[in-house]
Amino acid sequence: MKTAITPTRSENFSEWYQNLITAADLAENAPVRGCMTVKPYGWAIWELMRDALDKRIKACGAQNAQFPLLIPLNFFNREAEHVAGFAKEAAVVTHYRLKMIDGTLQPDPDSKLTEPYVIRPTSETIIGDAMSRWVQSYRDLPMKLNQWVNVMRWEMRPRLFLRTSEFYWQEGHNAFATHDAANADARKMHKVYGDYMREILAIPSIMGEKTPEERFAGADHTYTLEHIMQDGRALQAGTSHDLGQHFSKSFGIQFLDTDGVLKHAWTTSWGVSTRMMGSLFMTHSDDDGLVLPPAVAPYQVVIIPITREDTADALNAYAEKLGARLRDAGVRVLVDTSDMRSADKMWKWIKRGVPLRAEIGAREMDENNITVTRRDLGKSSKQTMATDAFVADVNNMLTQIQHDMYDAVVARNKTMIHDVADLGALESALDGGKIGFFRIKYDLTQNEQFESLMEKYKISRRCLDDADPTYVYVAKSY
RNA sequence: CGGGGUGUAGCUCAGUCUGGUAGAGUGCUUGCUUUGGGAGCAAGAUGUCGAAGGUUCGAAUCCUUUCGCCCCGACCA
Repeated sequence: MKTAITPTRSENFSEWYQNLITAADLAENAPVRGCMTVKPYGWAIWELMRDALDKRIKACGAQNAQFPLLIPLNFFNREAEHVAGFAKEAAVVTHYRLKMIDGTLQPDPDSKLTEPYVIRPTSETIIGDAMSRWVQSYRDLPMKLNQWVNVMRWEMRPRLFLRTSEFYWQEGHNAFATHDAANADARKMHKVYGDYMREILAIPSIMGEKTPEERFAGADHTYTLEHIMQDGRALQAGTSHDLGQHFSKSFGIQFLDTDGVLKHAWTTSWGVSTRMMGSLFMTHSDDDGLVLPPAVAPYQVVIIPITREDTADALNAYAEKLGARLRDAGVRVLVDTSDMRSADKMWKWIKRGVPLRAEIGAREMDENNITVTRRDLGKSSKQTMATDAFVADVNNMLTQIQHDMYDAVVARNKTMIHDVADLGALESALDGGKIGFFRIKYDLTQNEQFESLMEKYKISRRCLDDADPTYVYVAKSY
């Protein structure tokens, strides 16, 4: 059988992924090393993802704000673990002017900044600095801020959406009067992410706390959402941090409490990024291209008139009318009346993952029928139905697709999670080529034997099992 | 930053060893015939051969320098 994407997933998963991005017209490598240009179709998906999450974030009481792209270098120096975590991948701005010297345009030596700026890799520091001014009294707490911005980390090995030097995300930064309140907040946002990914992205998450070895630079607790890709590797899709008083002490976020005592606040930070798109694409797509859950599909239905020269005008007009009816039903619709061959249109929208494809030919127009195919199920789901019935049922069909896609991933993940009793069992599983997540007693991983297994099989601790934190999930990761 | 590979048409690549002035497939444009899971025929357009310097009557090809990209490792949203 011919597939739209070559190689297929089983032939070469990472090449398949790269070709998928190209075929679905999502993004391309930018002229800047490690950075991507997100193309309109890809960005439309991100906007839907972003808007759905933004609503949930606001429902948690956070307000959006905007902090600067550049952060004074010395801010990083104030939190020891934080600087250790990000120093190796910082992009630094050192000059503010260009000059033509010997025919070459270069930074003007006379414009050297006395203190360089760092392009934000994350904004705990500059938001901590702002909070130190904005938080004075217990009445100012909790303070909940969020921003949707781009950040930059000079990554060694970039991959489109999964790890790019510049990426887009939201970062929330909250401050509380007590450690309990802060920890509860970190856990709450963790759950918000989990619900969002399940309901909107149709992706189940392995949720749990990071082990101390894997924690965020400057956090007391890090809660993570790990996704299982089709090749069994793990993708860290989002994190939520209980930062304790690390940043409030470094930046002087203090408040006068009801008892008249000056205290340091307790802060959290939580973020998800365009990497979630990588997870979305890798989780649901197949050898014919992207498969999008209806909730984040820029077009939920594409209508393709199967035209011949003599029928084109009438069919296109009829299709537009049907498109308008579907839009009235609240569906995002594209009526593809472009001047392409019908077969090419079909493949185009198959590759772009549109959940429902509706084809209308001349005879169907006369009989008021339509042929509908579900992208997630493929050709076998093709059925001809009355147009009125389709309009009446389209929202149910989309809801059904959303649920079925989630269930399919849950079922697949079940085959990818393995319990192992000890390191011997882990090694023989890995040695036998078994892929996926391995669940093992955490204390069994506290030794050199496990360290050498990590090195040999390129695995790492992903997170503790929320249901029983004496267990840890181990997997190969992206 | 270490190991390996690679830069030639929009894309995928041949041509480089053995210097002789630019190729294929695909895509694109036009026309005719087709049209319900990737059509056929015909005509046409497209390149400072990654960059700089050198050798030569002559360089995509040989020499020197340099830059980018890809894959494998340390990293992570």
